[in-house]
Amino acid sequence: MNKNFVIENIKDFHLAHVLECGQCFHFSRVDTGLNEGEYEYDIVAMGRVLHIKEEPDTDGVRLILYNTEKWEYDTVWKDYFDLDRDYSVIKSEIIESDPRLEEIILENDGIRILNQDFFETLISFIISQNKQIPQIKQVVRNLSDELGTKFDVTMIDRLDSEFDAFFPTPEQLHNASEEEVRRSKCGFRAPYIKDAAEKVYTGEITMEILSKLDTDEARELLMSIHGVGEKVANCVLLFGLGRREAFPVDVWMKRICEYMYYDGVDTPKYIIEEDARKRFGKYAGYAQQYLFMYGQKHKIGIKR
DNA sequence: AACCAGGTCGTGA
DNA sequence: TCACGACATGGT
Repeated sequence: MNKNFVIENIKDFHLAHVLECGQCFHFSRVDTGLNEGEYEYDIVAMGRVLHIKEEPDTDGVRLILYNTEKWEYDTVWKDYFDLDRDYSVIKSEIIESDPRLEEIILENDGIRILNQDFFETLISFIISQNKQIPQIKQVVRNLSDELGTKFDVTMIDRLDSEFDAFFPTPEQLHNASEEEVRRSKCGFRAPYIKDAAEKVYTGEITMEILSKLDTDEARELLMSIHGVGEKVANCVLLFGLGRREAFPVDVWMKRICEYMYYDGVDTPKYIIEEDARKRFGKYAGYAQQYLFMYGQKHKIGIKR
């Protein structure tokens, strides 16, 4: 009765890099009973629960989407994982802009920029400020457990999944008090989350409105939310609105770019962003993600 | 025990 | 404009 959907020989895809490069937070790794070269995760996204496994294939990788029908893959997961896009073109364009990225891309190959839900992306990156990735994941999970809709048992493929609720909708966050939001351990971000939820719930800021604006106008509108600055707005543009030219500059990107492009000299974030967008053009967002993962892995420019 | 974390806000020069 | 401390919470 449980039907799995299998895709074979996918190129430029590695599940661990896709999920663990800091673009999404509502997932967990399954690490029991795996053979060499296999990766398995539970993902809560797009109002669904996905149990997924990657295995080596003859040419690329094979993905097994457990308990998934073809229509569900066609209408949801294919776009979510950005599988219609040819990353060989993207990679060679980035390498042409800066040959030093070749080694970095090779080391972090298989990254895809996910096409995530706009509202979840917005709230998740508001949470992300001044927090480490494991803590962001914890708050996202707390918010979902406390305020989101519980899964129907028929939606869950594995009984021992650590999740049991979807990310809250704008309406659910609108209905929650600031105190209730605060129980998720989001701390001083609670009023920020409330303001974002309110603006989306009332229709002042929606994906439909944002998608009609150019990237700079959309960023301005996003920044009218209390608690959304340049960086969070750029993450929402890149991960939640498909604006691949966005180049979020956080402490990591600042360190990496200063190291690579400014001879280690302290440089304002807006200069770094401006130069990167000139250098990488419409591929800036992808370049940013390879660089971010590289910087995290090697702790580029970190003291201590 | 201080100090830091995929930042942003409010304040004072 | 620009520097700087405050802001919850949890981990070294």
